[in-house]
Amino acid sequence: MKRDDQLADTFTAIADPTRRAMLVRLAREGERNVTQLMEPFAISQPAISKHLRILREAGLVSRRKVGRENLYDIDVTRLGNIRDWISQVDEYWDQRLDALGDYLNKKKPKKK
Amino acid sequence: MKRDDQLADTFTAIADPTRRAMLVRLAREGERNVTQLMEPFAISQPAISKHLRILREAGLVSRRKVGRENLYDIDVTRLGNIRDWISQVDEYWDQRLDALGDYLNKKKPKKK
DNA sequence: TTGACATATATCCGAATGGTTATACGATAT
DNA sequence: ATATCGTATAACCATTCGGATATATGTCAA
Repeated sequence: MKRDDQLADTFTAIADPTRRAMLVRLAREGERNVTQLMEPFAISQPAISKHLRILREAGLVSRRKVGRENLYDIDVTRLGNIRDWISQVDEYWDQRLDALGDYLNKKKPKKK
Repeated sequence: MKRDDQLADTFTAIADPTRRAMLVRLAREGERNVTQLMEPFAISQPAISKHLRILREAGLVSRRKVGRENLYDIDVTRLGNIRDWISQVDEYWDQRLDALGDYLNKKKPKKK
């Protein structure tokens, strides 16, 4: 429960539909400012800024200030962490299947 | 924002550290009852039951009643949905990289 | 049949969450 | 210089969330 924190932040940030939609948009279209990111949604600008802050603190997006605009872009690094977690779970699960297989052909050569 | 619901439920369920830990445990050890699943945590039995309900409603675990016990097990199907979502985002991102590459060698053959 | 077990549900509570409006402030445009 | 734009932050509110305790119900053991 210690440095699971980062993973928890990533999962939490990504769990919200609005934030996921923003990530998808950034992935497809690249760098966008806050006003552009607002457009698809029927919520206030401060609400969008709040979502962006959460994404940024979770390391899922980067921010670049240019003049009076703040340009955000996706950072896929942390998505890799999630993928890794899932892979780990899948791996355990596969091992269970393998173990079951071994059990069924018990006393048979346990090759591959 | 319509049938994103299922994905949202999956992400939300998986975002909680306690629930993730339970999933990992089930993946490694297979079917376990509520009492067993409680052991590693310093929280009440009803709290555990609540977590299990959320995991079950998100389709991440199955429940099998045997006598007075409820046996839970992981169901990895929905993890695939998450993986797919991430892959999709990665794909968009890769396309951006490709487009950038094409731009840099502009007027060069755009082969592979 | 009676008490202990296994577990779900109901109710309540404080903290976190997502949203709103108001406001501040630097960057631009006029 | 001044108004407007782009955006963050503050303060507030309703809802949701994770947990606690109390309780109900079915199953098993004595």
